[in-house]
Amino acid sequence: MNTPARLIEDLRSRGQRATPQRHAVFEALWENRSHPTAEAVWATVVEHMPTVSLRTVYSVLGELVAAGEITQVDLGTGASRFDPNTSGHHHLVCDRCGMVVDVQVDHDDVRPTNSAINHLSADAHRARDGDGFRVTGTQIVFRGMCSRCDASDPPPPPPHT
Amino acid sequence: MNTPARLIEDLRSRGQRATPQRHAVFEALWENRSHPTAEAVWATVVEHMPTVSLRTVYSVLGELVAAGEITQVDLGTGASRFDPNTSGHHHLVCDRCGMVVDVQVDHDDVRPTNSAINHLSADAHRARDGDGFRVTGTQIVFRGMCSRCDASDPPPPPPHT
DNA sequence: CGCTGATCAACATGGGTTGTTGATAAGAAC
DNA sequence: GTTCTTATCAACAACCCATGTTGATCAGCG
Repeated sequence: MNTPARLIEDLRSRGQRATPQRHAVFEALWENRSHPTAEAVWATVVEHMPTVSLRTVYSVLGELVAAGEITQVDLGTGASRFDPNTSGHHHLVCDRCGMVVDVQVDHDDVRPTNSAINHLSADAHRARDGDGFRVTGTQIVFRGMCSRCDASDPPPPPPHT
Repeated sequence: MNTPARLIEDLRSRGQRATPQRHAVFEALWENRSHPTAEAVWATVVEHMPTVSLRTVYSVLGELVAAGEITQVDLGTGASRFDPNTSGHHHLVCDRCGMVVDVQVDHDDVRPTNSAINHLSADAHRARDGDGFRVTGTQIVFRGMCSRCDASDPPPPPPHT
């Protein structure tokens, strides 16, 4: 994502308003690599602006996603997570505490080959008609356990925000 | 997953009961490559056993997942999907209609190298302590549009079950 | 200053999933 | 067939995440 200052400029140029709430959400996300949930973002914002509502945070996050400034990722950890790092990268997820870490991958040119599509259902066959599926994005998720969870068997540590 | 007949045997050997409802769910999943949601499984089952409740289908699906007979995949299409194909493969998802197709991948040895883990947060650093993250599974999701959706601009076709 | 968009609190709604209840059905073992 | 016990049923309620709604208030911007 762009810097908070830049995002504020963009708002003005689009005729939207540079509110302190929006700015606070921008700041909470800027250089944030923890892949926070909406609630986690809200928790950060509220530290400095106690009156901001969770509803407003959801709105601003939605705007940022729509503008392509951040990415909304659903890694099956219950709630959506928001990632200000929009450059190509992948994720490593701890299945116990939900912690998410950015990773780069050896073969970043991973692609499904049309010839390799197998086990085709009737729908899949139809999907391949007319030059087949058009792939617009690739998401790689590595699942497992972080060393902290791996070390402490039960009970699991509190879920990572 | 194993054959319905085999799963019935397994139930008996575990002291559980081979009910027709369980059998019907097994049959609905057997060789089913459509990645059905719980409701879709229920719809199939109900065709032959109209009295089966959705609640029971959820229970049986949960048992199968726990037994490792099927995989529960969350591909961000709203509801969880259930996949009786537990052998290593990946998925291709249409972002418009939600259709899911199994795919094989060129480089199936895709791995995150410890040296390639970057942008580490404090938590991630801790995660790498003691030999780092233990990766137990890799999930690759290709996103895009199937040809059917690609051809018909708006409005989108009915969501794929 | 005035217009209007943004935010607020509080609430309702929605989908997906799980839990609970008490009653009933029906496997499994004998 | 009898008995014991598990599954299932229907009908709920509850949960979480997310979004929509309301009417009032605030405040950015020209």
